[in-house]
Amino acid sequence: MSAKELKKNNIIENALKLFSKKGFYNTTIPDIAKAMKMSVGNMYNYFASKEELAKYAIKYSTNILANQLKEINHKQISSKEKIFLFTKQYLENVKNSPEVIEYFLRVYLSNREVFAQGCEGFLCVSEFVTEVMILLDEGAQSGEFREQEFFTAFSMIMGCLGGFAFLSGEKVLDKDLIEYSNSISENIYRALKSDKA
Amino acid sequence: MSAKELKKNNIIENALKLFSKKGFYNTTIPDIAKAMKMSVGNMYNYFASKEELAKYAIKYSTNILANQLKEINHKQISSKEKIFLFTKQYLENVKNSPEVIEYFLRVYLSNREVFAQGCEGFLCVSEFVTEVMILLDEGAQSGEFREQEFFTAFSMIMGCLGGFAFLSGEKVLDKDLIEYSNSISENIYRALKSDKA
Amino acid sequence: MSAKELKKNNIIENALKLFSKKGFYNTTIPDIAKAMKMSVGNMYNYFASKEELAKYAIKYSTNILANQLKEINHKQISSKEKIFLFTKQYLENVKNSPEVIEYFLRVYLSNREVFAQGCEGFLCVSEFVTEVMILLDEGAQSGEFREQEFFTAFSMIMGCLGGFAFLSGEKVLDKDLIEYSNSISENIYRALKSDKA
Amino acid sequence: MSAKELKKNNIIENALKLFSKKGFYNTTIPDIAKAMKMSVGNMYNYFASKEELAKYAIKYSTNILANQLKEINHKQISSKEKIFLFTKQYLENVKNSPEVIEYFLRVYLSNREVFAQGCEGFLCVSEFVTEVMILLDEGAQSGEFREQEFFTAFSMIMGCLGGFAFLSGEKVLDKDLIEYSNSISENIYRALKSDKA
DNA sequence: TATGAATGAGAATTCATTCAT
DNA sequence: TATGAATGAATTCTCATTCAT
Repeated sequence: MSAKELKKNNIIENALKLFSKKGFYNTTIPDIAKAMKMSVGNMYNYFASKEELAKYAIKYSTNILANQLKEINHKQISSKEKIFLFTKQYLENVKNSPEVIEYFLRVYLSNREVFAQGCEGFLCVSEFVTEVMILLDEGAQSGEFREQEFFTAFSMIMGCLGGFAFLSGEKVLDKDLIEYSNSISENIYRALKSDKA
Repeated sequence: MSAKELKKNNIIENALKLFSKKGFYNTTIPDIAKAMKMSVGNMYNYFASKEELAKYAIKYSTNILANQLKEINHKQISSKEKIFLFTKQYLENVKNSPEVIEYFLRVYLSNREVFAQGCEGFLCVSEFVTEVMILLDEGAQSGEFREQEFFTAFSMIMGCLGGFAFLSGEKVLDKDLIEYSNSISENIYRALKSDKA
Repeated sequence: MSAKELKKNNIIENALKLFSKKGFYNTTIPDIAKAMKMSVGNMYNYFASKEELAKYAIKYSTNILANQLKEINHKQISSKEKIFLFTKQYLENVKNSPEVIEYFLRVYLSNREVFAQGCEGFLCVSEFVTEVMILLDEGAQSGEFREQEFFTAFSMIMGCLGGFAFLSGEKVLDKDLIEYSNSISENIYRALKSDKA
Repeated sequence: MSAKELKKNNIIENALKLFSKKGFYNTTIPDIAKAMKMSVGNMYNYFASKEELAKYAIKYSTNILANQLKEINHKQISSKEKIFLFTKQYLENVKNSPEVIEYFLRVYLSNREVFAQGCEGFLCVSEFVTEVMILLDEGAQSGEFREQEFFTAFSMIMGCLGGFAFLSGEKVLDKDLIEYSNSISENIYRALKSDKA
């Protein structure tokens, strides 16, 4: 990876943190530049606009999630175990790299106008969506999961996890995040599993 | 209700629509004034600031949801039926009054800074949260639902519904929203129900 | 004329002076606001953009020239006298209201990109062009002027006058502008007149 | 000519094209560097500033015109024929090397501030002005032209030609440029010629 | 109550120029 | 000579809020 590529990634990481903490519109380019100890003008040598940076950031953060899930999908374990593993992983992200999850929830989902051009459909998050699809398809094929439409299952899994991430951000939970892992997995698994499983 | 109160409500409804469609930061006071056919200055006779208006709007829209759920909670039906009814109702909202749901998802959840002072905890949405609590408590007491912590159940229900509302907004669903009602209810119910139920 | 209209005109006049003196790109909105003793933001309550202001300015200044020439055209005098009168008038403008002429020469003619949308063809200067056309047509019909294509005659008249206005701006002339009036008129008239005249 | 001199000329030619097409302020040093397939920094090894480059460009383009006119002046033909020849030559330039003419009209004449220091008076275009002077003086001495002040005659010739070049740039002419050559020459010649001629 | 002109701080973005390599 | 990352001041435009009427 070239020095320029490395710096681009570095900017993305800083932007990710700031965007997720303060929101897209409350994060200014000078904010990001300051975090980078870089001049404002130089930022534009790396990204043509704040929007472009936001689009790179969603791809970057989604890739992290996609890779984690892909690794889980590759394991020789039951779909139930995959659900439990992914849930745990997700909550650990919320705990340790909250910006990755929060960016998705608070920036990507809420600022459609920013991602309208260039991220149509699921274009910028497709790698992750694909892995969820694989998880669900394999579960259904093995008979572990009920047959159901993708979107209802998808919104169950991600809504459940995303909703909990929000609660965590609201600081209303009294226990450590990870302790909720089994309960949440259980909810998701029960919703998905076939009656014979 | 006084004439002033009526006008306030009218402003809130217009603001709700604009905020949910364009986001908090892309909706200007002149935008809202224009929708109201009212002068900018006069707006400030009703609300002290844009933020205050946003806070009134979250209370207003949450009340609609709370009242709907309260009515369902009062019915003499099983908890399962309540889940199915609420889900249907929610999806009908998404279809017919999208601003109520979208405001919650795209403005309230994503712009923490706006609601930081005055809506701490669940202050501005407490009526609705309370009704969900009642739904869950009664289900647990009757033995229909498993015992589980409130927050895991809450985030499952609302995440599931909210997630689907997002998908609907993304225009990726090919069927009419209402047709998904049973599948979604089924997922939620299965996640909640006790093994004996 | 409403107070707002009056103020708009006042802004146009100030902009005209600044644009013509310093050029379009070296005149900033704060410059114009300062000349108006008005805040920058308020400027935008009158004109949506710097470009829009520049377009209003060309119409405003062209109208002045058009009205002067129209008055001359209405007189019951020979075409030769009209040429002499118009030339004198034009040079008096250069001397007393240089911004009107300079704006045309230094802003309108040179910054095509600014006037590209909205002033296509001669849209923003058509009233003046029309009067020149009338002057030439009537001279040709009365037999005073040779028959010739409009554009060759037009560019001769306006090039001759505009060129001299430039020289005046360059401060290379040693006599008072008005003293050149007859020589210039003579040149223009000789170029136009028919051999029998 | 040294390799460095050659490259300088090459830069000037590219700058001439870009400046005349997009204007001085809309042409950036990176634009010119890109056209040269050269780095931005290296540009500054050849020209100390954008303004200096613009000054070299006016000298370069004026020299082209000056040399053309000088050659015509050296011919053993009547002044009338010289006028006709120069006009034709000028229009051919407009057609085939528009940048040379447009640079003069759209950059040099309109951005006084750029050429203020270093091109005072006619310093940067003096070679060309001198040749026009020679053309006029010889015509007057031979009795072909009327006696008249240099500046009135100069603005007639160059205004007439420049004005037509502008019209050509505006794309309002329906015939090929060269076809207007005789009419324009005729206008200029009639304006200048003595009554006995 | 109602109007809308006025304010001014702050946003994103641009670009001539420099300089370490 | 050549590169292109880095600087930072400057520019246009926006908008919540105020206030005289």
